[in-house]
Amino acid sequence: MSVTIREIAQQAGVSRGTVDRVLNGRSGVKPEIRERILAIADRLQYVPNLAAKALAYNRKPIQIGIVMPPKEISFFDEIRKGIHAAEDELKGLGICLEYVYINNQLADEGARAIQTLIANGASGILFSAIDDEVNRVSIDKAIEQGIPVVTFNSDVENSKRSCFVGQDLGKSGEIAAGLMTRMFTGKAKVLVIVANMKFHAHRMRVQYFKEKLIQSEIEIVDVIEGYDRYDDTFRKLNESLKMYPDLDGIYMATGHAGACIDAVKLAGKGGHLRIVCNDLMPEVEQGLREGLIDFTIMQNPVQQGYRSLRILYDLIFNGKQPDHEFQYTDTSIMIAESL
Amino acid sequence: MSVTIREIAQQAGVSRGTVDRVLNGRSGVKPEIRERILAIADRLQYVPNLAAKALAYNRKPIQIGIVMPPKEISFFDEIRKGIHAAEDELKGLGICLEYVYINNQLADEGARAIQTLIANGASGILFSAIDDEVNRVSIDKAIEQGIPVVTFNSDVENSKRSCFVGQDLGKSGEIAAGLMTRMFTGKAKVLVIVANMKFHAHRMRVQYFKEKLIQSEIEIVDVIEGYDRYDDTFRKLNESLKMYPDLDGIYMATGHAGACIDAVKLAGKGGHLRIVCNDLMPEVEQGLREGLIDFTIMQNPVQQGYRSLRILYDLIFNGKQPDHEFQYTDTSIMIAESL
DNA sequence: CTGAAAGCGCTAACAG
DNA sequence: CTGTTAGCGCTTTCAG
Repeated sequence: MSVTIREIAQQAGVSRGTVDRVLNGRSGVKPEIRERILAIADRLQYVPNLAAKALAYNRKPIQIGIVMPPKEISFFDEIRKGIHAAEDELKGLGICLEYVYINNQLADEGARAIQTLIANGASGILFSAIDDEVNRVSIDKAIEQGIPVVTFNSDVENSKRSCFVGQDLGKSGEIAAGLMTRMFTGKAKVLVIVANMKFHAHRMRVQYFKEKLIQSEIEIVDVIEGYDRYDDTFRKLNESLKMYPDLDGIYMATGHAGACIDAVKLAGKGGHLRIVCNDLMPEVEQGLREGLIDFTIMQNPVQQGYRSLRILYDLIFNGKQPDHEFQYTDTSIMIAESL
Repeated sequence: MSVTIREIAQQAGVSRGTVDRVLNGRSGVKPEIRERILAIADRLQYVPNLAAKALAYNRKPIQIGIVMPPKEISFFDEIRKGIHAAEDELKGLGICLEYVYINNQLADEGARAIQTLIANGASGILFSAIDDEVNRVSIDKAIEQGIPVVTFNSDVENSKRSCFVGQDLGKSGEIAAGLMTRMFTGKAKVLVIVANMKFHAHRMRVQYFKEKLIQSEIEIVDVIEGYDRYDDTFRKLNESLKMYPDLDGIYMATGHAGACIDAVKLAGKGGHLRIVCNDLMPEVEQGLREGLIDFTIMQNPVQQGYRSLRILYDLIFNGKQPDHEFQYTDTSIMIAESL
């Protein structure tokens, strides 16, 4: 049987209430007694009992706020799946979730959501929105009030959030490069497509992709921006395909592949060009099935959702700090046969 | 606030004890009352409170037995890591684990372990040992006594285990084939190495590998068995490399790659031959780093450990049957850049 | 500043 | 066959 609060109380010659106060950092205990209790807890290697704690919290469940893009953004469905999985495991363990859907491109919506959640009594927040000064300030304010924030999928850098759960963008770019080198034995020309080089994620991927290819015989002929708009992407890629008729491969640093696929098909290059992609949106899945896309690099969104909620729970409930500021989810590779 | 056992008792006009009996399938309740309670619970959508249940079980924690190969088999370290991760989350939730290490090639050790565990009062068992009649019988006997068994990593087929958690072997073979087709544009000759075609796992991988390559221009020149012994593998592969000087690639359906790597190096083929491998034993990691191995196909052992314990817990504690008899872990692909 | 006691929802042992 | 009751370990009033 493991050690309880009651044993500590006995050994310290105080009541359980006092021990509770000390162990949970509540004020109002004579420093001398506090020290004594801490020492005993330490010596006995006290570990609070999760079930008991959760049960007691059932009177006033801990509220966790979740700020993320609306349901229409299908990419987040997977993340939500992961959150639900964690929620399922934590059901009846003294928490309740409150979702706030925001337009994650509008900075102040995120900031406002945080404030609302705090006003509603949230004890912790999961946050995914644009990396903007307004959000940074809002997060830091939450932290100062003792409300931990975990960012997921897209980070708000240099904010005081407990940690970020998401993809290792550098690795993602390097893997793309690695895949290219496996497909081409000698010289080759590849094109890179991003949504916008202003996006931190895409910039990072491209940067590491390039760096990794310096020592190789693979030449990057161009980096084009499609702004994740079908028309722009289609038109620009068409031009590029004409401009570089001897192109060997394409790296799509963005997950939106619909227009690319169509352009490649139109040019009659389907199956000839080697294509590496990101994520698993429906178009990408289709592209893999048709043999148009060779590889896609995953950021494991389900894991992102699951881990972020678990981490926040452990933090609030067990006071367990995440072991690293950056919690990277697996960067795995898929091919058609993986589907 | 969610519905409790007490409300059900009130509505049914009985005591909480009776409700508990019914809800937990214990005998000794008049059928008529049982029906009534069940109906009410159903109507109210009763969900038992995990924390309360776990806390009550703290008096007499539920014992879960774990039968697996000894610590010397390093492959299982990863699986154990996953089990520990799950254990960590379930700490204080009313369970205690008991490990039994066995030689998983000796059938009766597994069977005996099951019996010992049951005698010691285990309420559920995680099992990983050779697929043998003795084990099948022993598992089925446990099930008949109401003690659920979950097999992991290597299945005992057609036993009454609740489910198997491990790799989708067919997919693993198909992915290997898919990778080959991505590396070779035209005709190519590849060699397959297994430990033993008597191993179900290796037979399956090879079978699906072959089937997937039928429509391709890739020819499988031979399948050699190395029995996971360094000497045998090294010698046989040496011969093959001489016999097929124009070989293009190798598929190692086994995870033991040390001898293969050495033979390839000796033949001066390092970097020329395209190699696809399984798992991430130290030799494989080294091979990837040196650029000798192109791809390795993972079965996510950590996930295997984690999921099997979680599933068993949910089964025992929440009565939640696994949604499928085969719980496949991700079959992901790694390259050097993934490390 | 500290102690006492009630209660979170469920289980199990003991009466009846 | 069914009701009663004493916990499981922790939090949180309410007194003092």
